[in-house]
Amino acid sequence: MTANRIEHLLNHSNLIKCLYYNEVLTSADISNYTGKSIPHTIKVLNELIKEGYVAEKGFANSSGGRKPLNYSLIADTHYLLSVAMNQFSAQMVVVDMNNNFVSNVVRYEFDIHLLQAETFVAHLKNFLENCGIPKTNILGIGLTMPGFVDTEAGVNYTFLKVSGHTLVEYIQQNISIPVFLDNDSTAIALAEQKFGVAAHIKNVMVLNLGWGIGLGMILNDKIFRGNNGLAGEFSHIPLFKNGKLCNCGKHGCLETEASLIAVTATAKEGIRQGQITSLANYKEVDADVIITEAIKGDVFSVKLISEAAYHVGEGLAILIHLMNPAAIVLSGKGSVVGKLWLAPIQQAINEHCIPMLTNYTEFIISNLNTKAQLIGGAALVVENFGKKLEDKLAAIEESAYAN
Amino acid sequence: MTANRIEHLLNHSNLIKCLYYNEVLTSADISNYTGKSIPHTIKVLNELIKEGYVAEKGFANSSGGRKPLNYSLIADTHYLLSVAMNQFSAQMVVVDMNNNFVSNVVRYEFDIHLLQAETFVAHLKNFLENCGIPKTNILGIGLTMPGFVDTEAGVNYTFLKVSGHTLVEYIQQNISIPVFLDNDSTAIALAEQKFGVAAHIKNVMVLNLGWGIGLGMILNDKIFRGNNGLAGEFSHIPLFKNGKLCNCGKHGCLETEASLIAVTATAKEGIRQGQITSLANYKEVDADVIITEAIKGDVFSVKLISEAAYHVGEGLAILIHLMNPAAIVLSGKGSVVGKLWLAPIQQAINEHCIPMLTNYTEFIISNLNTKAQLIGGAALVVENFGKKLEDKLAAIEESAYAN
DNA sequence: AAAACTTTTTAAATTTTTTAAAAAGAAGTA
DNA sequence: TACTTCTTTTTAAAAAATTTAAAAAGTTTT
Repeated sequence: MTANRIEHLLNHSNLIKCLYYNEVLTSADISNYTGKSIPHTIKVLNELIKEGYVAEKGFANSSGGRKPLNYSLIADTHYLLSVAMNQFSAQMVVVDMNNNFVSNVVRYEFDIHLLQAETFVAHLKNFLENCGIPKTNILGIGLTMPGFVDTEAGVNYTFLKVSGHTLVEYIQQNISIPVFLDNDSTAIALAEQKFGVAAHIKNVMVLNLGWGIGLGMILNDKIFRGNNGLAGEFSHIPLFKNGKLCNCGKHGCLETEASLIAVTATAKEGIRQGQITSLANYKEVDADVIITEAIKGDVFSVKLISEAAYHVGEGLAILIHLMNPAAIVLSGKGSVVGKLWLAPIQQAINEHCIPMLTNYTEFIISNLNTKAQLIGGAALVVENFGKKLEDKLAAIEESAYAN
Repeated sequence: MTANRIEHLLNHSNLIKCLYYNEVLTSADISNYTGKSIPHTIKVLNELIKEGYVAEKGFANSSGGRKPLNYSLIADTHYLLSVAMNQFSAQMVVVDMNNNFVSNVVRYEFDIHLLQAETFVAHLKNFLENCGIPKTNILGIGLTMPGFVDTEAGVNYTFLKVSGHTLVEYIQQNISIPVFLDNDSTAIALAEQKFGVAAHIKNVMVLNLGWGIGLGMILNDKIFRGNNGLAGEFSHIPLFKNGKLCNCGKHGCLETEASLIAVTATAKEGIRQGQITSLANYKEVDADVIITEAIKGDVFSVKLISEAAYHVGEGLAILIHLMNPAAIVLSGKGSVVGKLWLAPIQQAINEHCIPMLTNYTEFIISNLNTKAQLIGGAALVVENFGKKLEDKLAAIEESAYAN
């Protein structure tokens, strides 16, 4: 039944996608985006208007001629649930078909290493009961989290492992809503591509500056996941001969010198050794504190961030040599102090990159701030409009019958 | 005129391509490859048979049912010219529509740093006059060479620069055959994908073990070129703090430790210092000599290759983290001693890679040997069958009219 | 108010795919 | 060996989808 009602939505998923990503478009825009002819596009639009999914939205400007009709998705026909997890918490929010947040953003805290799937599902159920949106109107859940994620298989090899089932299966069975799983950095890259500064750039590297240093790659306008969904492990490229043991088990990973975790450790060591710094005034020093003090101008804090950024730059130099991207986007939680990173990164690039290559690569600081991952999680569901979502809906319905 | 005669060939370029790459296929195979229905495929095939491009080639086996007809391209309707350049020479050969070499492979020697476009064109003309194939039957030239190549622009930023024109324009104007330019390593990757061990693998890294260490990347079944055609600069990723100046102007590039040039330098230094090695018996030590002696078992030579290979492995560890490829192919001139490279590379990978990732990546040694680049050059022309070749043919015809 | 330019709509033509039936071969069975 | 059954390919006809081209309708500029 559900599957039937939204048949049209999923059959014309490409059209729906571009409307979701662009809010309002003319028939010509849509035709351009989907690669179908304008007559055909208009025919489908009119069907979708009749079904109640699309509405005309006045006229767009014309460069001298009949003004074209604008079209947009009707916001409240369906909803998406985005769950953005990091090492210490998960944020949840309901998003409508115009990419607006229509519930409170609720945060659940935990240590991801200890988090059980059962507990997580309880959080999820709790959120669904209190978010104010009827569950049957939620088309899918976009779950994005750190770790080695195989999107196809629906498994996170690092966290939230469930025995006997894939993580996605487990949640779907308990919540009865289709679930799509992806890596946090991939989600951020998707958000930047669809709604952020990476829009319309064909080859972009999106850095997720957070506890680690995540990477989402957009190659030829598509998220690149590698052969098993494990591509983009930027954090653990072996770059240093420093002997520092990384939590991945190897030595000398980029992360051992450049992540906020490494920065925090160095800060604590510095304070212990009597460094003159405003950080000494804090009882507990963490990444947030260092960022705060760096913004205020604390010399030691700035130096710490700069050193980390320089090391990130060393890694980026390699990335530029290999990928020749048009742009590198600084996103994720750490990007709120994007400018602090920029100079040392540029410095490292200048020292380690062939000029021919750097000339073509631009650095951009994200404007999505902390919302990037949540936006990306909703977009992840939209990306799967079409056959994949249809299959999941059918499977869930079938298992409901069986019970 | 020319353009008209081969209209059908270019209109159905996808079908032609898969026949070129596979020699014989059934209609079902082709339908599968092109994504068109079987009736449509058969219709087009019959047209092409009428035009004289395609022939039926007996029957294929069936697992219990009517045997399907085999189809293949008629070999001598047209030809492709492949020019494979390295630092010291260019090889040229004419290839027919079944990927057979139908002329002698002719080598012209030079120092690429000193080579002038004028000289090169003279070599090309000389070859064309003596190859035994009428020029009008040659559909295109695939020119593949080292350096920073922008395929779209038709320019090599490093070698064979022509003032006032792009390199491709210059050659086309003098030879009146469409020219397609690409990087040597990209050509090798293309050859491995279409005719070699990388066939049917979705994400592969193809290493060109030669004077430098080139890289061609196949991502999602497509050659990846980056934003300006400069992707895959594996040779110059900044990996070492060794202070060694690279010919690119930077310090510590992978090439400074891992290329055959670096190996040769180390060998000479070792001999000077009185190392016990059969290399000492040679008047002039070069890469070929070291490879030869390594095969024979000279301990010093093996050690030299092993050390270089280990460093290549360090670079590959980074590549695996970033790209999560299904396979890494060792190709290029150096791959004839592929097994010599394998153990030390594996060693480096084991030390520097997260096991989760290495589990999914297989190492394969090429079987195309020294022919890879030539095959790739011809394939480069075939890849451009369709609009691009059509446009070039039209432009050349037009300029012929103008004169 | 006419001319120039745009976009939308409609209708016709074309292409492509689907469906169904016929043909051809292989394997099992009596 | 002859016959049946099962597969798979090929052919032909019907249906669906898409593209193309031209007409219609509206805006802006002159």
